[in-house]
Amino acid sequence: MNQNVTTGYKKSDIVRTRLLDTAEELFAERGYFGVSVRDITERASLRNASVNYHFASKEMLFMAVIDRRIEPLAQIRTERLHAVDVSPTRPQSSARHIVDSFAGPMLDFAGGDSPGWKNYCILIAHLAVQKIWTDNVVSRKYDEHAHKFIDALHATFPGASAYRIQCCFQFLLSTTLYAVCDNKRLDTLSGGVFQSVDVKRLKEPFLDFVSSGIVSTAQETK
Amino acid sequence: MNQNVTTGYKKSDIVRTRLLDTAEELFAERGYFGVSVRDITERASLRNASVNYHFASKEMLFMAVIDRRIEPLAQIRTERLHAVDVSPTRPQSSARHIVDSFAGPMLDFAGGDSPGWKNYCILIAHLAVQKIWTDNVVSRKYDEHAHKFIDALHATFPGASAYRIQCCFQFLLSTTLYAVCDNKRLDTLSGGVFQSVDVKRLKEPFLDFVSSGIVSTAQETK
DNA sequence: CTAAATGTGAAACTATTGTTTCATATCAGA
DNA sequence: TCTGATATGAAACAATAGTTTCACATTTAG
Repeated sequence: MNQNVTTGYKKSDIVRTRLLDTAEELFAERGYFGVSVRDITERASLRNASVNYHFASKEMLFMAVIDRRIEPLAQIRTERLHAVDVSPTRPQSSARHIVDSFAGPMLDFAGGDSPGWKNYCILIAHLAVQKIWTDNVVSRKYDEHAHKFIDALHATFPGASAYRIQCCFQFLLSTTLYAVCDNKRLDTLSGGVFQSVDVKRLKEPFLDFVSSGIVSTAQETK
Repeated sequence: MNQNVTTGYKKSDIVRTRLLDTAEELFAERGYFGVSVRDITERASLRNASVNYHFASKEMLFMAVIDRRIEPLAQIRTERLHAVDVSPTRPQSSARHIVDSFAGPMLDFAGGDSPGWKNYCILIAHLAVQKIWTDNVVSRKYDEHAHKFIDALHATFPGASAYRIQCCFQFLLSTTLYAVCDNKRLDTLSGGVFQSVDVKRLKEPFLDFVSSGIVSTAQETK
């Protein structure tokens, strides 16, 4: 039998996926430099040479991890964005929809039961504060996708300056990325009131905060 | 001459400071694991053994870098916080003052002309997304300091639940940390409209966003 | 079934990591 | 100026990093 009948996948693809999953998990935990190839292969119960065989290098494996979920995430976001009508007549509601389209999928994943997506969200948050990976193909893909949301913000607030809209997006991005990475700091800080694991509960306050923050930033209320 | 008359510092302290400054700079650029001891000593034009001599280990040097500016930053923030009166009668204004007390110093430093403080702010942003350094002495010091601001939020919004207040603080923290680290991503994204280097310009929109976000999150408007 | 392509296993390789050593040089306080 | 303490310089240390090699096993496609 040359192929697995039940799954339809080649055996080598199983190893590839296993490497991607484990790498995703570890990179999310400790970041790119905090993880060695041997850390990955040991947790995956594989030989360390498998990384170089299947992905040529550690860096290429990292890129593959990032790349794997770029399009799916972008598509989910875009679908949500297109499903709602953004217009200047109802700025509050439009802003909330835009925020939900952008952050919603990530929050859902982070609070969902797919460990892969959960790790991926945390990983993206890591990337945001590191300068190293900024000007590669991956980041360019994200930028292209981000423009759709910036355009939506412009459509909702036609009177706002380009700078203010850009600020709105930065704030949306920062709150989203931070919300998905549970670093347990605020858990102990709050004495149990706040639980970073419970992302579902965070969603309502999150939408309240960001959408009304955007409204007042775009309208430049003083 | 056993001491430098003009500065009053020992020569060894100059080396110590040089190591701290360079380490701060590099850790801000690439994170803890992305920097080697030799990277630091080479940029500082020192022998690599100097790190172990003056700070025992790379990790202790890192801790020393963090520790150096903890108290000064905390003091500046606390002073600003005590300088304003927070009360439930003027929630909008109180919230803005709290946000300014917390984020203001960091934004000022990030936009100021002290490269040391600038690097430090970025470094703190790195720490936030990494789990590794969460339960150490340093983080405990920060937590203690954070409570003052959470208390101030409680005083401003006595009707808000403890959870909502905690959310407000998370959002304040995330926007602040992200605002200080210029990763140039949004610069290219905006085609020059947004310039992450110009933190001074960001301050007004920042205060607009976070303070009104907090107000509506705490008041739980639906 | 058979032959070519592909993947695995175990080890080794080279470069780099953080750290240590110790003789020498410099400094601090009397 | 003298003496113990402290710092430097150059080299080496053991451990770990990413990667490569190659004989062997397995899978793929005709």
